[in-house]
Amino acid sequence: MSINACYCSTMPNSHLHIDAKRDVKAAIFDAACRVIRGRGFHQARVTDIAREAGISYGLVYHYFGSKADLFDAIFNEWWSGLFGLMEELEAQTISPREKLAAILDHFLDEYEARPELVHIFVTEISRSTPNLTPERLEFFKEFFRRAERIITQGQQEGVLRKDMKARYLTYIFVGAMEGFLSAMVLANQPLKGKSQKRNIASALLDVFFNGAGLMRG
Amino acid sequence: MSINACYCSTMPNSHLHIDAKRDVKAAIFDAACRVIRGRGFHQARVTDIAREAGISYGLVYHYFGSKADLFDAIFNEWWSGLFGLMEELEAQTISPREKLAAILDHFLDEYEARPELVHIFVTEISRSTPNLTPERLEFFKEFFRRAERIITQGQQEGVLRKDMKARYLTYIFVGAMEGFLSAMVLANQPLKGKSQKRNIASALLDVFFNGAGLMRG
Amino acid sequence: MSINACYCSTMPNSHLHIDAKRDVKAAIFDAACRVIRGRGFHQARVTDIAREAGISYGLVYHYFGSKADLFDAIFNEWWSGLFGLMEELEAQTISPREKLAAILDHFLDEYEARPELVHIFVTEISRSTPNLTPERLEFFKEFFRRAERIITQGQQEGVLRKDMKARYLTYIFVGAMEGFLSAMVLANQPLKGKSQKRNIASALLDVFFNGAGLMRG
Amino acid sequence: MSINACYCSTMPNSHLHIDAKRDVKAAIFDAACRVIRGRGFHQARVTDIAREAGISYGLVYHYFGSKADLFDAIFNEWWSGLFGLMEELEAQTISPREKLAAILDHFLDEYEARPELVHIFVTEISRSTPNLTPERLEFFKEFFRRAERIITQGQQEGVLRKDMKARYLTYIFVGAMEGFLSAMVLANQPLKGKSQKRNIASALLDVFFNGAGLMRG
DNA sequence: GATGAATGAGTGTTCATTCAT
DNA sequence: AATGAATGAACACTCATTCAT
Repeated sequence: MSINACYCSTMPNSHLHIDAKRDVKAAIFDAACRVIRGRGFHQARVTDIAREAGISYGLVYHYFGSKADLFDAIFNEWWSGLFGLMEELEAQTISPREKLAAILDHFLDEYEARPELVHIFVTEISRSTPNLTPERLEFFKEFFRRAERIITQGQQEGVLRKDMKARYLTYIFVGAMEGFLSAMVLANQPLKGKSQKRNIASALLDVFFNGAGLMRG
Repeated sequence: MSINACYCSTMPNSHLHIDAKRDVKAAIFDAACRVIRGRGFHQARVTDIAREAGISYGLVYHYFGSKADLFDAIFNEWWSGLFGLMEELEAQTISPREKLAAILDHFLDEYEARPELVHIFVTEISRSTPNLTPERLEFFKEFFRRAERIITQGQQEGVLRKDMKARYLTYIFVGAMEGFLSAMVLANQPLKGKSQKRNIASALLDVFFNGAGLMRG
Repeated sequence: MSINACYCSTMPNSHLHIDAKRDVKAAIFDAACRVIRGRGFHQARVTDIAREAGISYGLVYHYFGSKADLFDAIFNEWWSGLFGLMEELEAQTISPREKLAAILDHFLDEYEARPELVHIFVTEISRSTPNLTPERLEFFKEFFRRAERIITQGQQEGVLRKDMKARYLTYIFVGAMEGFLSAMVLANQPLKGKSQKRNIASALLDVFFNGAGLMRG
Repeated sequence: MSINACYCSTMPNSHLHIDAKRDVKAAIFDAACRVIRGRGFHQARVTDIAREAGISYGLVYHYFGSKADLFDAIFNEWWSGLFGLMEELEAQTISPREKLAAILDHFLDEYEARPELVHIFVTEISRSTPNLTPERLEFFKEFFRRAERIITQGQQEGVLRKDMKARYLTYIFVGAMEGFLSAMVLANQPLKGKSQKRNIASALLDVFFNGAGLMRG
């Protein structure tokens, strides 16, 4: 599975309408993120994206073969970032807790830097039935497989409970992380500042490892 | 906010005489659930729903004013079930843990009994941008408010940590529950049997209260 | 090869706009013939066809799945008529000259009765590169094969010269017939009355069998 | 009617110094012939032609004002060749049969030397409704007028039957010639070698003058 | 001369909704 | 109640043409 494709950089870019030629593609990409965030992929019209990007209708098709290709670009942008990190983590010799923390940080950093991308991940990539073709679903399964490997490592190293299936622990950790983010996305709560990110990350990790209860059951 | 509207129950009809009208409506409702589960709301065509229900095209409009009304019916079916339970829980004098367990059981029971409905909740109700009008979003906020009330109660009763915002704990618990379910839904894993449900429910509760770690931090 | 499909009757129909329900398809078919005759298949817009038929845009798609299907219907209408005749002829024990005469009459009768259909045959079916998919080309080859069988029969019965390939004689006869018609079509000359048809048919047959020259070479 | 316009000859350039401009134009012309042969004029995209010619997109518009101009160039290339011959023939004092033979040879020679051009004549020039504007149709009528003059001459000189309209005989001869070629074009049969050309030409002339029948009617 | 990015009008197709029967 | 023919607005995509460089 080719997971590293990165169609298009979305570097911060405050002058969208006076981009040099080479950045038009990025401008379209960013505009697409904003429009799709607001209306969902299927309701996003190519007209809207072109207008948002400040370019003509046909130019979208000059840079992206189709509306679906635009979605694929966003899709790949998300996954390539996440899998890039996870590959790095696998090569490192850090504790499972640090690995989970790194993944958590990645989600939160992305949400701060590119809220549209995370919004789209949460609403269009992660859950939308018509968007989730079997091929795309594979990315998810791969994500869960890799996360489960970390959890299993934790069980083997004696830092995570062995009386629960690694699969369940994975669902719980990933679900909590993604569900937490999703709640913020839906409530339209932006994420700003290091301290807020640190709070959320440590809350999630703390509860996952130590529990939210005061008395051990 | 009128939260108890129930367009169309699929429970066995309690009026003992045959109520054909209600049966046809229920058949359409069920067919809609199946079709929307498979294709997503916006990709589901009225034609498909009618064919799936075994009735004619126009009859859908006889029982449901529009495609959007059909979605509202599903939407309300889900929320009325959940809010019905939560209202009951608020009236009872049981521990927060038991309340969270009851909510968890509700999600799992529904997933076992009506997987389409939960699938639609996870993909179309809970996340789909174009479906989430401000009005519908209110149901979500209400759900979180009520869940947070239980969490807060737990903090006040000394069973949940007070060093974390109730809001965060709520996001973590609800996120984990919904994220767990979502992972099952996407992996197309059915839920069958009491023991599996008990395992999942106790895993989620256990980790939430006691943590997944073996050593206290 | 299924050659007998006949999508749609084009019985003469002078009240196009007040047809009974079952004739709407025929009205669209006829309108399509007129529009395609005038502008060619690729330049014919579905809008034009709908307006010409006096019905709404979408109804075209209710009766024909696509613009291409409309063309297929016309295509099949032409070939089913021609192959229907040729199958009859093959079953009969008449002379090759009579068979060729019957084919000739068929072309001329069709041109008189349904000039649009013949116009489309001449311009869109018989010659248009983009319309002539390999599959459609098969119909042509089949037509030539059957015509050649008649020519070969003539050679065997001693009424046609054997010093020329049957293939060449076939090309000459069919080419002359189709080319003659094509010249009339392009010159926009209608064909009216039995005597004109008889003149043309006998001229073609006479020249083919006896030559146009006064002195034998 | 200006019938001799020749946008772009592909004959080897007679100006001995290198005329790059003319070469590029000829390359575009030839590429257009190949592409239009394969896809038809309306389906041929300027992109395809540029790529086939190995030059950039915009350069096509540097040499030809528009796609329609390109077609006009091909159109004129065909007709100027044919009318050039026919003008020569009119000036000569040869028999009608020799004149018809010369025209026939011209068609066959062209088909051998430039099959694309003849293919386009047969499919796009000679029959395509949307291409045949009234102005372009005039070329056809002129061609038939000139052919008919030869036929009439033949009738007056006593070598062709007078019991048939010259118009009909013209349609038959031209139709047979064009229809024969068309059958070869559609069957994708190339024409190679003098003997094959001689066979076809003599077959057509022989049948036209003497008939294909063995017994005089 | 040469390039190819940029434009936008045009068109096939879909599908929710209406309504006569 | 039940049917499905009829409507037409909406939208993705194509591609000839222009023009700044």
